[in-house]
Amino acid sequence: MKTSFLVDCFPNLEKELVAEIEQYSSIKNFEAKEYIVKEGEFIRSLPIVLDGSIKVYSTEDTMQFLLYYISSGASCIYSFAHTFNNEPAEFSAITEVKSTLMLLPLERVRLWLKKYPSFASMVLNDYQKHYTDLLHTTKQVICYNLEDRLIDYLKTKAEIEKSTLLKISHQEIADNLGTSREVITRVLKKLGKNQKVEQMGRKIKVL
Amino acid sequence: MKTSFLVDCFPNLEKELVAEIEQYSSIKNFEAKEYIVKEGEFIRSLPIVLDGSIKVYSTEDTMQFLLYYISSGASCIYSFAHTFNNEPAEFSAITEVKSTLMLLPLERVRLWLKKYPSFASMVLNDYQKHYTDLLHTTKQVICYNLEDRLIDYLKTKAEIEKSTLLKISHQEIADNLGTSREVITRVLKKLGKNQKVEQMGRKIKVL
DNA sequence: CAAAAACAGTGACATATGCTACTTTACAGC
DNA sequence: GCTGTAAAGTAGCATATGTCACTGTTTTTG
Repeated sequence: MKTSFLVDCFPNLEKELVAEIEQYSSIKNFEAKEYIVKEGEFIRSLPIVLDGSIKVYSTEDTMQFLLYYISSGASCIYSFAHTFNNEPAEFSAITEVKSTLMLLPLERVRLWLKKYPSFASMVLNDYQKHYTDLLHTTKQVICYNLEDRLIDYLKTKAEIEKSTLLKISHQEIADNLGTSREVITRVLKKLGKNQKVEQMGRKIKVL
Repeated sequence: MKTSFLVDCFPNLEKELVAEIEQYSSIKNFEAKEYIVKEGEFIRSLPIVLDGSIKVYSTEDTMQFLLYYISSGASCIYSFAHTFNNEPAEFSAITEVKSTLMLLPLERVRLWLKKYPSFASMVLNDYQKHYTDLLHTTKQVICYNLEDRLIDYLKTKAEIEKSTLLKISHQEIADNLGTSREVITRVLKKLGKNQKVEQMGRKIKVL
């Protein structure tokens, strides 16, 4: 099962590498909203999402904000950073829904990076993807107002969840965008007027 | 000369790799404010800064904003992204001052990434550094007001230039922080009152 | 040196967002 | 169906930032 998934997702990995991953990694199931890493803890493994999705965020002062989502087939690049230094995590990772993860022990990851070029290049690809994501976020924050960012956020979220009907509280959106609940309520009403979204009970429909 | 620099900056590189870099790379001198890459152009080489410093920025609509500075010993990670895809650059890189760069041809970089684990790990280190920088920028933008960001910007700049007396126009600061000139003038005056900076003619002294 | 260009300063006003303090609504569990 | 709790809505005000229109100052250059 591990093998077939690995081969599917990363067709370029060497055979021996797949065998090693098979041998040293473990599979773990997580409930929705379960923490995988909490800021300040030490990281011992690199998670790769087999099924489900994970939200990775960081905090500054009392504010939290979204770094990126990891969905099926992707890894948590930020854990890679901790492959090199042995410092406590400066981010938290929490499952969005029930998820299945493959956990690769960090000390093995360190070895594989040296031994297998294909592994290093997979990591580089992930780094690039996450860098681009973060760059997108940064551009959004600098160049656009909340209304645009909110729409962008909702559309992205709808894509990830493969549904335009989102069950999410104003508070959680506010946290992810680094603003306050009232503001989200206000902007959502404005988006409603402009036919961009529709609020149905406690859910949000992206139009 | 190339060799000694490489060995100094990256003591972990294999001997054969250093020899190959020696063989295939070229050294080029740039004037201040000279473009190395312009957004939309194709990239053919990976620059490593031997001397001087480079500003890398991106634009969105009409707005430009700072991604990071590359100073002596560092590489332009964004060029790595283009090692994998052959798309035109989505960023611009310009020298801040007179600089000397070592240019590694991208097709060689691709080979070295596979062949030399030490090269891949150097790249990963750079990626991590730049990711952290961008994360810092993002946090700044989300969590702090312009006054704080401006001070942070000026201090960083002073560090890079190894001088607390900065020769930079309000307009350029505004561009880098994604705001407008008048606002920078206003905030700088406030910072002056609070003894954080001092404006001397057309230069800014960071206190 | 004089004129032009670039840069800086300023007041006035518009607006987006943040925040407080409250009311109202929806929904889960009994 | 009730009811308590969490979520959502709302009014009103404070503030930071964006923008306009203009003046003043420094630097460049012909």
